[in-house]
Amino acid sequence: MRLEPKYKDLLDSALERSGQRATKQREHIYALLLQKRNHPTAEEVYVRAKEDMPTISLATVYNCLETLAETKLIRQVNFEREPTRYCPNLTKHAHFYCRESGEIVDIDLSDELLDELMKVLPTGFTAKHIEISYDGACNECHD
Amino acid sequence: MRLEPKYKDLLDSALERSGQRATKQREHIYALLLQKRNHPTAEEVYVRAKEDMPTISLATVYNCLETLAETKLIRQVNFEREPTRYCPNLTKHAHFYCRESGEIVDIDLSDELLDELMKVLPTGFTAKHIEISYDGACNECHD
DNA sequence: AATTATATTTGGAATTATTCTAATTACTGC
DNA sequence: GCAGTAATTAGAATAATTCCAAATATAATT
Repeated sequence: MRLEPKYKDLLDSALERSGQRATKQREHIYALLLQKRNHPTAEEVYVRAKEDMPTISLATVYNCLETLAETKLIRQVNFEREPTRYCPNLTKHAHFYCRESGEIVDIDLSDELLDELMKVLPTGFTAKHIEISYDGACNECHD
Repeated sequence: MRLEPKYKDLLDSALERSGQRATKQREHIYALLLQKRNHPTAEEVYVRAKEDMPTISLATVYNCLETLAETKLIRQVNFEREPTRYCPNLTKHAHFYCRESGEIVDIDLSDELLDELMKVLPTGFTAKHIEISYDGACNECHD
């Protein structure tokens, strides 16, 4: 698995900016998140990572995911008490969790809608972030 | 701590509906959630519950919270990987988490806004629930 | 290129919130 | 009051994640 130059640059400059090093492991994990964007858990990332890098440890997977999230190259996605999932989609979006198939789908959000959501905050409140998650049945899973 | 008749009825009928019994512990925990609506964790509920009911166990606290959530008398609130919190506010609302003070504040949401959020779903997708959480600084905590 | 300094990785132990289990206790209907 | 079921209890088990200390890799300096 090779990281496209575009993403390699993104990674390098994000790490540079935060004074961290571009290691094989970080690159590998970033590449596999980009390559199959199915919101995997750390455990799933670990399994996939080992295919090409058998000596990588679970702790490293957690470390790398943490670093990537810190540097804003990926997002953490949480559904209730389930294991955290990871998402390299940097556009503004919500997540739809299909209780039937377990699938997680990105839902694009317009700036206008996000603005409206910001406007309902009481005066004096400023949000750095809004998390929106839907849960229900996706188009494939109907009664 | 006494449960107001209005809420006592709500509790009794919700439990009845789901074929469960109205126990002292369930009533006590429901009452203290209503009395101080600060989105406590299970551990915090446990501490408070013991003040008036010293023999209650943590497992029972979890069981009761689970039952109350199942019967829709309270809501579970999750922020990232933090312990689940519990909220007896049944109106449609989001949660604002102040990173500064740790406070969680309910944000009322209009039906119109929720409608708009439903409308952005791709065709074929139906959501039973939308979770919205803000995080930032509340009115008390400013730079 | 060798040396030193710093960052990262690694495997395993530790932690934390939560759930499970099996025994006891409390209700409910007869 | 008794039988049957449901709920509570204490403690063990689990699962995801973080911590730790040693080993390795990378970068900076000579």
